[in-house]
Amino acid sequence: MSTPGRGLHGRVLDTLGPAITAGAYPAGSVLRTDELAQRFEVSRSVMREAVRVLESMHLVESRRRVGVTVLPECEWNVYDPQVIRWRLAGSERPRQLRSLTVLRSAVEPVAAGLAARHATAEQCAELTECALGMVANSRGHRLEEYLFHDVAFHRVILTASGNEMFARLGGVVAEVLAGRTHHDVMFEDPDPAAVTLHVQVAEAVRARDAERAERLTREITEGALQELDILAP
Amino acid sequence: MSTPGRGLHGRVLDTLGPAITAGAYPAGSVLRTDELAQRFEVSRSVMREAVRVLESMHLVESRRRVGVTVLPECEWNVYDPQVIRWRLAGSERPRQLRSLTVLRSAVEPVAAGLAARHATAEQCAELTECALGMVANSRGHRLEEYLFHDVAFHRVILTASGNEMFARLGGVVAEVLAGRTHHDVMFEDPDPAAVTLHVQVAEAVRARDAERAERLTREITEGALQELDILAP
DNA sequence: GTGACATATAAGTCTGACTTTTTGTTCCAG
DNA sequence: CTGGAACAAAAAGTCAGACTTATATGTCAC
Repeated sequence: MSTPGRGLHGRVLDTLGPAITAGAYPAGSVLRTDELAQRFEVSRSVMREAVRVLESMHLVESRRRVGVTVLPECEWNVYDPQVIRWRLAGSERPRQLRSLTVLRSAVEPVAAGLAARHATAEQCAELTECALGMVANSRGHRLEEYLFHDVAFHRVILTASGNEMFARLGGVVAEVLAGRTHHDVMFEDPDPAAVTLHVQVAEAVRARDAERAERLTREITEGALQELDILAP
Repeated sequence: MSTPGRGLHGRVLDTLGPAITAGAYPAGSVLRTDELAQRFEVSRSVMREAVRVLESMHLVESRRRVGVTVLPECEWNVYDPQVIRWRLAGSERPRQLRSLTVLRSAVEPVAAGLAARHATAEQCAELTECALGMVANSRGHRLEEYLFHDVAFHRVILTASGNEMFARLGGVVAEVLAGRTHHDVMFEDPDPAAVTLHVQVAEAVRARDAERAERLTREITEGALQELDILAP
């Protein structure tokens, strides 16, 4: 999915990033570049590059005579896809998944409404195709195939909205949906009602019915929220 | 507001970041680290750190034997506050402002609804205080004072929602509101209807009326959208 | 034309020396 | 005892140079 460790500094980040986001170093902890370089058996230059990246994510702050200070969680760039991935991999996963699902519940309905206005004919076709793919794989434990079409569906909606901020959340939604299928319990086939809703959203977009598309998508995301409440009340 | 250039690599980023986000180097352009280092009169190590940061923002990609390739806009981490600031400073400002306002229109109503449920007594008090501050400065060209309370108001709403993803959009909203006041036309006093809406939202949150808080906030953000339509149809 | 091989290129890495800023301590004056 | 100025140490920051590695591209035989 992602691009793991292209280069030594990336290898370091793959270890240090998850550690920090997992809370291994409480806010205010001070690390030293030289020490880290020794620990990871890399040169100082490589370690410095890694620290710079962490700094750009606002996970740490580097100050002279002090060292590399871990910043409090409220400072982190929680929209950075890399940070999202690290956090989803850690113990805070459930909380993170909830935050993201709430975000989805805010964004996706509006995006669907816009998609109904701005979607191209091609995007409408893609949408219908995805919805049909979901229907086709909604029974018989074809979870992976279902997930594939589900992710594609939501990506198209977000992209077709014409808003780049929405479009860039496609990856986030993909992570959330994948998380639900893979990690959390979803042994049974997907909820038939949800499948129907997706089909109806595709229809609404095709029919340029923005209000209906928005309302139906809201039902989908509220279903996702309820699902979380059931799993972790 | 931000932290301009703490260190040489930061100084480089202050020039290179805006240049790239402004489209000075079309997607696919190839830069060479050594050449850049010469141009900015810094050592290669410093330039490498800068490139690593740009890479973490997905503005560029560094590959052996090729160089530093500028990535297409659709790859950029548009939620990175730094990237947002760079883009708001460039010629794409209007489009960027519109994207962010649409995002606001999706997020803030939902956040307000959640705030009505989860806001602490202290947050309710802050909210009322902000709303009163807006009222007090809504006449007589006290734009700066009005802006201050407006920003604070929306920050409290987003924070009080209890969702970290929403809370982290406080800075974005601040940029948008500041942009409207400073850059775009806003010579006249703020719309009295908008001021009233803010007061009512504060009341709704205090009264724990989630639905009302959401609806009223939606009116606010839709007003902001209409304002953009009037300015740039 | 196709595939294997050679080559040049630019990023990647490491090392060591030096600079700069900041913090905490010391020490003297009041 | 207090307060401030001078000082020393610590850690990041910067730089220069040598070396390594991957890889795009061109070349040649087949």
